[in-house]
Amino acid sequence: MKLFNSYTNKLEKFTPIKPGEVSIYVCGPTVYSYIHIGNARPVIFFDTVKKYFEHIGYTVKFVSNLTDVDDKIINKALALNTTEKKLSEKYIDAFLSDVEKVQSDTNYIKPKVTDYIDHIIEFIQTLIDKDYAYKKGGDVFFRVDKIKEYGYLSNRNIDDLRSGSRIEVNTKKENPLDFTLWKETDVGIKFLAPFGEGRPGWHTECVAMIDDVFGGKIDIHGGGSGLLFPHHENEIAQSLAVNNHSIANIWMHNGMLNIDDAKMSKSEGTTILVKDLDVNPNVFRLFTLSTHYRSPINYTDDVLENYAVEWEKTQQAYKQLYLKLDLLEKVNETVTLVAPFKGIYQSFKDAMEEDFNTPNGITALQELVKETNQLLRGRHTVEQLRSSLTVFKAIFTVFSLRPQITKLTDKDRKLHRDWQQARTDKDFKRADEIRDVLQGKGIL
RNA sequence: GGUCCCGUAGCCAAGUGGCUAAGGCAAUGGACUGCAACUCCGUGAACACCGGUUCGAAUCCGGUCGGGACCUCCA
Repeated sequence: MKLFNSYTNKLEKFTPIKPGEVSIYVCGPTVYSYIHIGNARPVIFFDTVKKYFEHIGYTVKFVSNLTDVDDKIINKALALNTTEKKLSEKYIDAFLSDVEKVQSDTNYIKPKVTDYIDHIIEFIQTLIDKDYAYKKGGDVFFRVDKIKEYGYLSNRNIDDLRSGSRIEVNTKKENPLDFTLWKETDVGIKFLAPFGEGRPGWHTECVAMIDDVFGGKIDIHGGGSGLLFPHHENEIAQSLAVNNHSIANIWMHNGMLNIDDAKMSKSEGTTILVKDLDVNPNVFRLFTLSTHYRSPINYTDDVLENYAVEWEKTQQAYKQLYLKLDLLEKVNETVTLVAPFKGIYQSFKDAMEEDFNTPNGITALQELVKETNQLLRGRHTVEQLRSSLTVFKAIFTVFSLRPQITKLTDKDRKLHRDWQQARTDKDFKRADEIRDVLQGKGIL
């Protein structure tokens, strides 16, 4: 398998640290509000990564954090006269229900900042002890100058950053690029640390969590390309300081999602929340996977309509295939894949192993639909039908697509025979009546 | 101002130096069909523009035009 590594900007052969296992960490949401469909892109993409690795036999340890301590949470809790805990719990529930809505797994490891305060404090203390961090009043900052590699991930040099910076100069900092590890505070939730009462900055949590949950360097660190700088750059700086490694062998970043060719904007009212999304989840997933994960993707009604048609067609073929086998009571037979389905399955895997080229994976699915329809129209063997079904199931599992099918009872099988008989007898009135029943049950 | 990305048919989208540039949707012409729905076969249509490197460029380099992102704790 080849993966594009954002750290080296190269396509690299993937070799897991432990054979047969993959460790993945993806930056999760700050739970102060509902997520929008742009946030859903990394959710769906990395869920697909996980499912593909599992499909080809790996054990995947998948971790994604929940940031439940943050200025936005504190400010909103104050404004609504509630507690940070209540607020974040509400949006954690909302987040997980949105993740489920887009048919992604929620059974992964979800560390929260509030459960990691001790680790974070310990981590910051180590940075101070090693002189990579310094105190100014009750605040603690990271000393960026000490890291020679700073800027390597995001391809920037420190001089450019400094001259082009629009950051308002924080006079407490030795260097404008230094970032906050701990912030002294007198409002909202706060914690007691040896260096003062306050709350942690955002950039330390992921490093501390990865350290604790995985206990060392991991295979893949993922997130949106918006996190490349400064968040991931800062994570690496801290990890180099404390652990002398850059956290992950492979860094993967997904591109942004636009709506009608423009970035989603709260002020323009163009944001679409996942909870408000009125699109079949299968269609939304197909859409999301229809563009390579590193490219930007554009959400428009026309494009979604396109994938709605695509999904209907796919589901239709699968349904016909399933029905045919179910009528023969051969749904559960296992079979060795025959042509052309063996080749289609191979194309699918080849696409996925080439830096998760899901658009080409979808092309394999389209080919499967076409071959299956041809098969159903003409002469075919159970072996061929079974092969098709097996490949369908594999692709559906990896892409997490869930077609609606109705499994037949013996009664249904009889009803279907009666329908065919009535048609043979040209008793169209009766045939149509039975057809209505079968359609009502979702069988046809 | 600094850094970077992108521009393939009406739409979506692969391909990143070498056969006649995948695939899908839409369009159009056939076929199948008791009626529906579904489906199958065929057809046309594309590398933003200009220059360069090369035996050979959608692919590499330079420029022009157009779109976008980051430099603000926005995936």
